[in-house]
Amino acid sequence: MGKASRDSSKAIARLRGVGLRPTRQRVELASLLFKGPDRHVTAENLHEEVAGLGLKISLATVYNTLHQFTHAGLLRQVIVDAARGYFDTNTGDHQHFFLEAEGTLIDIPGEDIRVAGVPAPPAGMTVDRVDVVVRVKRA
Amino acid sequence: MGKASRDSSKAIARLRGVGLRPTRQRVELASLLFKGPDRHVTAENLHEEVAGLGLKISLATVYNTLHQFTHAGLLRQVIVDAARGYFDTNTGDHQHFFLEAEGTLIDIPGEDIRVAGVPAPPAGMTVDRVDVVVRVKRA
DNA sequence: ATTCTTCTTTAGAATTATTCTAATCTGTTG
DNA sequence: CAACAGATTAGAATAATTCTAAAGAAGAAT
Repeated sequence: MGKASRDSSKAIARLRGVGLRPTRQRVELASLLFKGPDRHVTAENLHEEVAGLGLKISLATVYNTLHQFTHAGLLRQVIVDAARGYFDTNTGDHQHFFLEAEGTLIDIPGEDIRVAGVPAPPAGMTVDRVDVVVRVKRA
Repeated sequence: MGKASRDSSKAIARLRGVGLRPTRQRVELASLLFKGPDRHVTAENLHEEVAGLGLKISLATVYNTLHQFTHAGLLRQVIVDAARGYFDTNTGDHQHFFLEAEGTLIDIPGEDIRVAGVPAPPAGMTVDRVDVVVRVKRA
């Protein structure tokens, strides 16, 4: 049994486990994503990687699949840049609640919230700022 | 001396203080943003508000001005939604360093980092998740 | 005040990441 | 293996934002 087929049986099992049909595209993407150590990908760079390997998966499918995997709990989305710019007149030390449903922000005073245990940043880097977003939803 | 003119002298002083020419558009936006309690705005909704008051400021200028105010330290940008989707194969409890210059993510283990003092969410809401992004830049 | 120079504003085009659409194809089930 | 629900795809559409290049205002110098 070759490495690729071992990868794909694991991927197929994982997909079945979360109720997703193991199509060629999903199996190939899952194999790539989960065969090695943890990684961070964007749709664009995963699509390029796939193309580089000679696999044929459309960009739309890469987007669909990343979202399906995320809903299924296989991936998690990390939010670091702004699709919609929210600007705050309060420039002091504080953080935010974000009500996803309404797109509303509520301030959390800086005296209330504390972040501890931030490791040293990579060599040659300094901390610019620490952003905390507490995402809340209807109970 | 009327309220509007008091607002605009304050706005003019504030703009001069950060080295921005007090043009009509900047004065009007600063007056609106800083006259009352702290607020959160998007370019789009501020532009609508301005239009509703009968003031004429183009959307491009609202964008420019919000960024200038932000660079000048008068505003702060809050990042809550994703312009570029980063997906992480690590779905466990952890947070991230974000190297803005390169657009790179580095995991911070969940055992390392701790967030304390999060107030109770608004009534009827529950915390979905708490995201911490430690933004780092070249020292 | 008038002119000069530089900074600003603006409308509209361009860009970027993403989602939608509608046609085609593929897994799974009976 | 036929049929159907679900998946994939190319390309169009969308949304927020930025860019462009031309016209307009601020402040300085005369």
